[in-house]
Amino acid sequence: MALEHAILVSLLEKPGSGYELARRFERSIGYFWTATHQQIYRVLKRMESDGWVDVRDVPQQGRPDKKEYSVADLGRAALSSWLHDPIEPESVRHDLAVKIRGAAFDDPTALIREVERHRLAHRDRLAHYLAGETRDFTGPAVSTAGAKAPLDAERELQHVVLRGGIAYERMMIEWLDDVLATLARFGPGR
Amino acid sequence: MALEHAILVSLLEKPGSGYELARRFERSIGYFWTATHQQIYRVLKRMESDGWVDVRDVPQQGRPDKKEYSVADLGRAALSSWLHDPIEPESVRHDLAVKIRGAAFDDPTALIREVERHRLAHRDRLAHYLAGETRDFTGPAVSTAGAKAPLDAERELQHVVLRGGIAYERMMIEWLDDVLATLARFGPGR
DNA sequence: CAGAACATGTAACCGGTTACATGATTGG
DNA sequence: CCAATCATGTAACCGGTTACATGTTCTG
Repeated sequence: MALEHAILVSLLEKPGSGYELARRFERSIGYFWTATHQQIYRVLKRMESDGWVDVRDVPQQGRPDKKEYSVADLGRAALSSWLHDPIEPESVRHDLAVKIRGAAFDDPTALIREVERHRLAHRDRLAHYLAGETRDFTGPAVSTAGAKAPLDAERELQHVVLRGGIAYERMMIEWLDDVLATLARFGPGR
Repeated sequence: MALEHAILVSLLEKPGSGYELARRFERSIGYFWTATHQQIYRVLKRMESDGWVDVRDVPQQGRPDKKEYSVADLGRAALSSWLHDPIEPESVRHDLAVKIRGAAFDDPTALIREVERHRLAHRDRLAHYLAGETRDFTGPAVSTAGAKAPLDAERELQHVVLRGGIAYERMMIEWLDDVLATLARFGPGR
């Protein structure tokens, strides 16, 4: 499990409320880790009682008050310890792959529309990533001459993770084309 | 959830015991869906009481008896219904991506060894997939002239899923090289 | 004889998902 | 005024993980 750690990273990048975290998990961080607000509130509460994060009540004008969370020393230490802990390379879990193998025992052509839907979703996600890359990672580095290294690292590491997402979506689109071509061979000719 | 369905597909490809299924989930099916034997036995029991699978006691010589499961009509119908149900394109869950972004707040060079480990694991898995492809999917189709279409479909669909695994591993290796190059820039120069 | 492989299970725990619930404020 | 957005929660359920448990037979 790493939701705690994903939250720590997100809060280190920028402190925020549970609500804001939930929104980030729909974008940016959410590209490689999902979490709903219910889950985030629950974990945030535990992290608070464990002393991993500090809370600060922030009154807002025209909006409900929010609790702004930031990472405490204990949280930083917990993250550091996790970063030094080796994790097993995970295997992907692909419903779609199960479906494709299952199509051999059903009408294979029935899957074509489903695969096309997935292909479109991946194409959209790719476009979204590419737009984000242009927006956030072209042009000069934002850091000033003084405090350079940490900001550059943060930016570069975010960028390389995004490039991973881009590579993943490109690979998926190509593979789904391959799947469609394969499925097509079992349609009319059967 | 789709463990039931993964089991149905596996049993349609070849009937077998819970133990055998567990072993398949370490290979073949396990490339894109993992399950432990505890989980499989539990689900198998539920599937049996739901009438999705039939059981047959098979006495063996020199080995404990086994229960051989095969797909019943109800199971076939359940699979077919699931195949026609659209599923949401899932997003990947990458611990490693969280770690990489987290490295901006720790010593980035400490991650290098971890990333290298993952790279090796993916290289091994790729080699394994490629060996399987050569073994199972080169040479002539196994089907005889009589019953051709279904066997060919099964084989072709298994192959396209395997090609997906190969594409995934290749993509990961390339990306991890990119990650290593990025991390290296924050080592000595810092 | 010991250890690996075959074979099948139970029980506890925990994280993630889904459903339900509440309430303020801004903008159309 | 109604819908959308902001903001925070509770409760039930369920699937997956981990630990524990048992017994056989083949191989070295």
